[in-house]
Amino acid sequence: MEIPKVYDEEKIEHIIKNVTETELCDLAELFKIFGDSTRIKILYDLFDGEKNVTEICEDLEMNQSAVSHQLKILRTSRLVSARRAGKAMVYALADDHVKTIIAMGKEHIEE
Amino acid sequence: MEIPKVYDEEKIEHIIKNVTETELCDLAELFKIFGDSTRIKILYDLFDGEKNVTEICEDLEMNQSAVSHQLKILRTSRLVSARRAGKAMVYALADDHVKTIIAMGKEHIEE
DNA sequence: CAAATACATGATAATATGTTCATATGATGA
DNA sequence: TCATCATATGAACATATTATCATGTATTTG
Repeated sequence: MEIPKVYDEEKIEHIIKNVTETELCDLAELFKIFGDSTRIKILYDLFDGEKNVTEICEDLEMNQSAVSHQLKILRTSRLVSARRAGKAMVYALADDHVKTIIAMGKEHIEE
Repeated sequence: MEIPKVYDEEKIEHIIKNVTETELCDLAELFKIFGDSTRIKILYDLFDGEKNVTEICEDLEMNQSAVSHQLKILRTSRLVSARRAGKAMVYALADDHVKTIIAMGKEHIEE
C-alpha cells in the first residue's frame, strides 16, 4: 500500500531549479510575513473562514491597533483580502497557498 | 488528463487542523529563519549538495563573518547540518522539507 | 612548534520591526 | 447632523536583527 505524499517530489525539483537572486529575495520577503506570531495567528484564525477585525482581536486577545497594523502588512503582501461590510471590514485568506505553506512548516517542526 | 498537484489537499486540511498557539509561535520562528535573504540564499546554495564556508562565501559574494553568523542560526534551527573536514566545515541541508517549503513559497510568488 | 588556513564568535552600530497611545476616518442610525 | 461603532494610521518607544570589525579557536603543514 502506497503512503500518500503531501507533495510531488519531481515537481518540487522542477520548481526549485533556476531560482534567481531576485526571486530568493522575494521569497525571503514572503517568509518574513509568516515569521511573526501575530501575523501567523491571524492567518490561522482565517482558516475557518472570513472574519472582521473585532472577531480577530477577540480570538487573538490582542488590541485592535496591533491587529490592524499587522492586517495591513498581510493585505499589502496579498496574503489576505479585505472587503467592507457596513461598519466592519471583513478579512479572508487570499489564496490556498497560505494553508499549504503553513502545513509544510508544521510538518517540518513535527519531526 | 489530470493536472498533477504539488500537494494532497486532503492531507493539507488534516495537517492544519488543531494547531495550538504554541505550535503557531514555533511556526513563526521557523518561517523567520527563511525570512532573511542571506539565509535563504545559503539554503538555496546548498540545494545542489554540501559545501564549505569558503565556497558559500564565494557563491554569495559575502564576507565570511556574516555567512558564519547566519550559518550558526541555520544550524541552531536544525535546517542545516555541519561536519568538519580537515580545516573546513562542510554544511548541508538537514532535510528535504527545506526544499518543499521554498518550493511552496516560489509557487506562491509566481502568481 | 610556528605559521598559515578555515572558521567561529563577541562587541558594536545601524537599521528594522512590533506594540502602544492618541487620533483620524468611515459608516450607520437616532 | 450628531453620536457611536468599527477600523485605520501616525508617532514614539522598546526590542530585535544584521553586518562589520576585531579577535579567538581549531587544523594542517613546513
